[in-house]
Amino acid sequence: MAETAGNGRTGTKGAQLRSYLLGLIEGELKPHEKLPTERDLAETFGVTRLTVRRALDQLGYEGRVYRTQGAGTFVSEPRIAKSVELTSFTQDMRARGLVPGSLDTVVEEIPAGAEIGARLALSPRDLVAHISRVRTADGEPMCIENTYVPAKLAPGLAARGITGSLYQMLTETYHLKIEKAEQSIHATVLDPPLAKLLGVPEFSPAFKVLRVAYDAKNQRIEYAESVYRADRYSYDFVIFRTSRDNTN
Amino acid sequence: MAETAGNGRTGTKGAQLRSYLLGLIEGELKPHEKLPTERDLAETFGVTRLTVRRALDQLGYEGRVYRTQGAGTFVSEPRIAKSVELTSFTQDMRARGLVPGSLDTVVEEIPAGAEIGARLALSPRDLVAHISRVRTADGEPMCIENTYVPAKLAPGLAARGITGSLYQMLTETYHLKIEKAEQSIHATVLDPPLAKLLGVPEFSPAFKVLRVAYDAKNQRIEYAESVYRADRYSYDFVIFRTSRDNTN
DNA sequence: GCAAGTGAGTGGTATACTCCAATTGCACCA
DNA sequence: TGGTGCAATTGGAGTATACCACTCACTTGC
Repeated sequence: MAETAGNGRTGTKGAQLRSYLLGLIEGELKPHEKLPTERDLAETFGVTRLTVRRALDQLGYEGRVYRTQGAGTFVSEPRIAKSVELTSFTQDMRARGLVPGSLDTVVEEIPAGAEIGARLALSPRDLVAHISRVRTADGEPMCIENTYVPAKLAPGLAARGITGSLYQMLTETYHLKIEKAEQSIHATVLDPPLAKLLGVPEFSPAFKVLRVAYDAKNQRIEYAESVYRADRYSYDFVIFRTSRDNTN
Repeated sequence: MAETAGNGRTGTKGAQLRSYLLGLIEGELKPHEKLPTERDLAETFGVTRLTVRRALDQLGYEGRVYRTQGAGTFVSEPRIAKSVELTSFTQDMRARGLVPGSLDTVVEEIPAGAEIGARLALSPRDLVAHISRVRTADGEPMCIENTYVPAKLAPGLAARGITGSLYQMLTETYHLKIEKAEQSIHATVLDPPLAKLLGVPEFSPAFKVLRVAYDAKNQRIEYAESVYRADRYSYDFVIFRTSRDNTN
């Protein structure tokens, strides 16, 4: 049952290869160093070049490597947190080497109401579990999070309460695996009560993030509204030109 | 074989297929309607299923379709601007149905200096073309943009001046095609002079966006610092869980 | 010495085929 | 009538192979 440890030989060959390549990137190789060629990787791992390509393409999307036809595949400069990946606050902080925590956690079961209902595609009268908490990193407030999960997907969640990672609980207790999310990021300023919760001056800049998360079956699992301190947070990512758009 | 009529027969088969599928998505099909099966598409276009899959996967990444094993591929709800794509301000506004413009355009050639030099991997003494302008949408200020391009990549740019799209000029005059960019988004508030330029109250919230753009050969083409009005701008995108990370 | 040319090696695109895993609808049975 | 189980269908993962386009280091010729 336990999810077969971290970077080992989990799942598909592609995933194994990915783990190996991530090891190379984060361990042995330095930025701008060349990875083995696709053909070499294919041979040493006993897989097709296509399988290797899929893994490398994925890493390219995430900005961890860059590829140049005729030359090779190279490690990117580490610089930026990859916000193109879907992570929970817990994961996110751990990736940054910080210890995640929560303050003032409140869990309650309430009717969805018009707005939350619309976000989660529920009737306004349907019940949702509402988790409200101040998230901390190394003990310092980082963001205010209001999360809503349809009660029928996670029965008893409100009674059970939340200790650590909501995502972990959703996965392990309710077998709800979030695979995709739509996220909308706004800039705002903190009104006095929020500023106080986050321990920053009034009217400090902040991010407001709205997120609707789905599982593999495109079922809505979670709606979250978060407010992040701008002084400790930024969104960094790599974007690509898709194909031949001529329109400049 | 008979070039199945009209649908942009540009470039690779994958690109042609993509054009056709985009036509379907934006034209005939409504959200949540089913696309043809991979096998059907492969047959009717005379390509391999793998080629079809690549095109569909790409559209999946962009959030335009969603796929469910055993069921099919479906059109996503249109909702959100896909900021996962790399676009110029000009393209971006046109995509939103607005007319892009510029105010107070200043183009000058100056030494890069320490910060800009570092961003563009130049010596601080190397010259860069600096373009400063207020970008407008339907005549109203949307953002303040400061762009820097290495002078040696675009000789004479400062003298020539900018009329419309910088990206268009870079492509057509200097054959510099931007393929990738690293972007960092911060939340901030507008100090009085900036607020005045954008025509909003002082200390209004805003996005500050830093961007380093590269061409296909990973050569740095552009560094841009932009400040966007938060009341008229948000970042909306779709993110995916990459693979089976266990760490929740 | 230095520029032009060339060829091996690299990633990019595509074919043709195979098996697996999840979904869904329909036939069948209780 | 109301499940229930099976089979067809669909997307997911992979193998084996071929050829193209671009890069880059090395050779060659001046």
